[in-house]
Amino acid sequence: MHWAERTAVNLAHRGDTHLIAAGITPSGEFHIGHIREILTCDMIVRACNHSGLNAELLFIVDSMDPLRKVYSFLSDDYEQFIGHPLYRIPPPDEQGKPIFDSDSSYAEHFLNPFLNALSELGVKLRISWNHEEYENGKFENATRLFLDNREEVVRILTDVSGRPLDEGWWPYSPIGYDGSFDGISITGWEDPFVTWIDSDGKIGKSHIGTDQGKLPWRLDWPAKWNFHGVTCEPFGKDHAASGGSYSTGRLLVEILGSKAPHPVPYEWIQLKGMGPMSSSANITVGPLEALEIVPPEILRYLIARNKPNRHIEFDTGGSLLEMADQYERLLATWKEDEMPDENATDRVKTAWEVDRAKISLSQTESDKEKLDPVATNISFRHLSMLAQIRSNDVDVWDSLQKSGLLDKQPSKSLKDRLRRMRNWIASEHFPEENKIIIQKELSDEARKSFNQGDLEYLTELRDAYSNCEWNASEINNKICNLARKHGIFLRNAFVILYQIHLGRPHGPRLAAVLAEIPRNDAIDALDRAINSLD
RNA sequence: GGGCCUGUAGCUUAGCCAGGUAGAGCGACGGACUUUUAAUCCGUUGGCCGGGGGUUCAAAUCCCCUCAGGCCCGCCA
Repeated sequence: MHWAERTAVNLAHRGDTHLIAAGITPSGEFHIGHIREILTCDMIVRACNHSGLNAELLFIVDSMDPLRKVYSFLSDDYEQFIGHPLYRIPPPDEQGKPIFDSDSSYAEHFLNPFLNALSELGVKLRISWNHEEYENGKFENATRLFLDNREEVVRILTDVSGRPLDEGWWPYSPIGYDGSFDGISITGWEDPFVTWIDSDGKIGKSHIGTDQGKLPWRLDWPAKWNFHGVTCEPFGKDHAASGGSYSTGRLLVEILGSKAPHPVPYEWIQLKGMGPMSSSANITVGPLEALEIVPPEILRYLIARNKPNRHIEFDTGGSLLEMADQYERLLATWKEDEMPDENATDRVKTAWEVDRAKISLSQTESDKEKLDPVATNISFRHLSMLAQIRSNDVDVWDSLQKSGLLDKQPSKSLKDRLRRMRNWIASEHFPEENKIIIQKELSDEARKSFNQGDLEYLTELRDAYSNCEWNASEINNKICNLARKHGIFLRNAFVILYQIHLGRPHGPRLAAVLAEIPRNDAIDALDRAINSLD
């Protein structure tokens, strides 16, 4: 059984209606790790609904959280906003300076591109802006209960996390006159107000049913579970450590009279060769960057094929091609109605079911019955070649039509694929070994690939290049016919020509590549080879 | 110190929470095709399931111990 289905089975024991929640603080650029959180939720939601449960994905934007520090991508101007809730801070411009007259907030600035990415990934969700829930008084009851049970809260936090709290600690963080959570000392609790004094000695009070303050993180989380009715929540392994926020949260939520959601701890995504993702450090591949390179269904496949508790090495280089190949092969060879026969072992049957789930969960449209043939006919690898040798999109479509892979106009998803492929090829991530480099000189390696005996062949081919129609099939005819005529194994002829033109012993269909470059460049390359024999 | 995860073929891994003959893909090797080129098709190879012990008629799977690797424990997914 697939991990998402397994989770759905576990949830079925709790009830028929489920709210799967994801909570993310929009403190900076969103990255591929956040994609994992949301897609993990999304796949559980789909598995639930598929098995007859009623599930929904709730994306909680922790917009009430304060800015912790001036991150590396922000200018020093943000010093003044440290400790302020993210929804009240202006967004940064390209230099990282605050745009004071902007219509949107810091939180929205980072969230919006992420939402677009999720939309492309086919994720359907409901958004809850946490600061609005504070404004609307959704936290009032929980806050009251925590304040009334202050000793119990303190006991749980210190016992479970093992960290002592300050003497003057209260389960509440008011916002001061300067708009910041920092530097405030609580002086009392007079329902519905928390009274406090700031560092200048000025006193104030916050109404707990408003956004005049918030619950500290470890209390904020169970409060959200409680009023939203969260039944399942995936979270990073940092929260899963014993003494972490889940282990305190599951006890604290009992004070509120509800039950902790079913936990789904997940491992982090690492960039190949680099450390883990982090919003504050510079080692992020944003979801935008990932989505500008990787087709959405491949990104979904990456998440679907890996159980949450396995860490993922995200590699935007050569293994991306391999993963795409694997996905496409799985799709291409998949026969929905060919279940393993009854005599098959359970393992074989299970493997079949897991594969089916992987394919289904990788689709951007959850209820699609038939898979998009585009995804199965035109391989990622093939497209990587075409995109390199055909600079115009129209020529790519033309080529696909000629080779019978495309019988009508390209679909939007195919156009998107090509766009992403071009981005990838142009990026630093595209693997060197898959680059097609037209040779401007004769390499030593190439020189060794042929000898005096090939002179006539090369010479005649050179003339053929000059005279034939400059298209792929004509060029291919000349290469093959002349090779036969001169008694050269076709295989060898191609090795020689690949060396001369591309500087390596093999590559994509040579004639197609040559047809894309100016005829004279091809002739020049042969001339260099011929001259080297004199 | 506390805790989590992982260890299955050369590589990536499925199967483990419901114990019942170890499944893939890639690679390698062999073959077919021979206007044929990071191609396609067919086949072969390859695993004391990290190690030890226990439970069981039966263990990759459950329990205990152990070794190795990765990670978390202010905030972070």
